[in-house]
Amino acid sequence: MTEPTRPMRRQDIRRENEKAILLAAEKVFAEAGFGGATMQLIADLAGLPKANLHYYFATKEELYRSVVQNIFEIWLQAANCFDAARGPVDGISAYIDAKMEISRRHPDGSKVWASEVMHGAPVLQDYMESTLREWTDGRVEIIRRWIEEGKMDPVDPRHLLYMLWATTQHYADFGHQIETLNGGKSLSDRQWREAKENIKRVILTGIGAQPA
Amino acid sequence: MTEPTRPMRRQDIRRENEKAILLAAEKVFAEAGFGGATMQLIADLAGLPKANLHYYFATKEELYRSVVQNIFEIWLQAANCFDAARGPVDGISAYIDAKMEISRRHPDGSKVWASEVMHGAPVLQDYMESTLREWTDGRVEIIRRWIEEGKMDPVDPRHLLYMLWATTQHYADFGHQIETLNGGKSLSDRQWREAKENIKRVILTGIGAQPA
DNA sequence: TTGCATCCTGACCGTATGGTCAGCTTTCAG
DNA sequence: CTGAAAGCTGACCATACGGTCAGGATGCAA
Repeated sequence: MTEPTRPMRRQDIRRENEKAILLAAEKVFAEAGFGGATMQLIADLAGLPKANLHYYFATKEELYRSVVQNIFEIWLQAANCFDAARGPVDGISAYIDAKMEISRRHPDGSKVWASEVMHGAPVLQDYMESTLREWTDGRVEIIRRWIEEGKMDPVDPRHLLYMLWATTQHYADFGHQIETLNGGKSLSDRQWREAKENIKRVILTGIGAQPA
Repeated sequence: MTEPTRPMRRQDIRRENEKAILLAAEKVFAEAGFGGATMQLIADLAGLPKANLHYYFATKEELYRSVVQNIFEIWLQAANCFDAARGPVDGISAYIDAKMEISRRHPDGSKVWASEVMHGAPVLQDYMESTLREWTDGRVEIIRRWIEEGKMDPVDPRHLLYMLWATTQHYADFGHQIETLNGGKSLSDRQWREAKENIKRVILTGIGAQPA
């Protein structure tokens, strides 16, 4: 019995319900897109009556915004790997690992994020123009320094970042395609490890940063 | 006056209207997703009354299916580059060029395709299990042969393909993000060329196929 | 225990959307 | 020239969806 007794404190109720709604919403938005998602479906998945959703989130847009913001946080968090590193091998390896872990553990989030961007970022445009831009500029600077210090070949930092994003997120966003091509089965632990290793090897070798 | 005289032949009318509808649909589906797209919007963009859409395409699903199939054709066509090539440098270079050209000229199509796959390929599942699988297996075999012949390092062919798809399609699917990070301007000719060169260089070097 | 704020929800509403259809116009084969 | 087939469309319909609300249930501070 993991189910605790009924009486919950107010705080807990709020927290748990919001969490359940956000989780359900993430999944439904990922599977159906914003337009295809319905509050009823999200409510059912969260195990709550629809009207209760509107108690916590006034509108569909507000709920969506919360979901997308959550994802953006996670996305940015993976960034820290970069800063701690002393060179491209450490930094990029760690970043690839982190992003692949997100693709594996948070595929729905990744899809919602992809969808949001594909549709022109109607909700997150301001974040992209501020936070994301700053983050990117910072990393570009780091990569530039690595190049100057001769730690890697002179590759355009921006295109390198795009490549890292694309390659890692692909395993979440196009997970269904990958599964289909994998005989309908999701990737095993081993296959995920191989994926990571392949990406790291090709990119690190490709930018001339591999020690060997 | 490029506008020809009114009287059109039946055949032309049909062809032109279908083309206009398909084009409008591709754009609207790309911008709003299947659920968010409305027949009215597509009709307006195509310059036709809504009822006329239903004359050519019975349902929204049927229209969507046509759009997605069109895209899939283009997607597969880029494949030919692979077969003609005698080695990874030629083959992969040409494939990257072709796919980048698609990303640039057909971003809406790419987005619809991405959306379709992200949502679990409800319409194209059968194609993925037949045509796409066969195509992929064929290319995997080619890459394997290149490896055996010592023309490139032993990289997992599947993960290499995913990397090619991801990297090239990213420029269409996440074009809005890239534009935003590019100061709100779309990439110039020069930037597209640099993108291609960067990708080719990193990947070809990464798999040990660069002549130099 | 009491009073109040928070939490919950079935029933309801207005609107937007996919789809239909009767009847019109236009093309064209014979 | 004529009739039938193809093309076209305004008006209409049923439904599904986002959102509202009145009023009941519940936790909790005092």
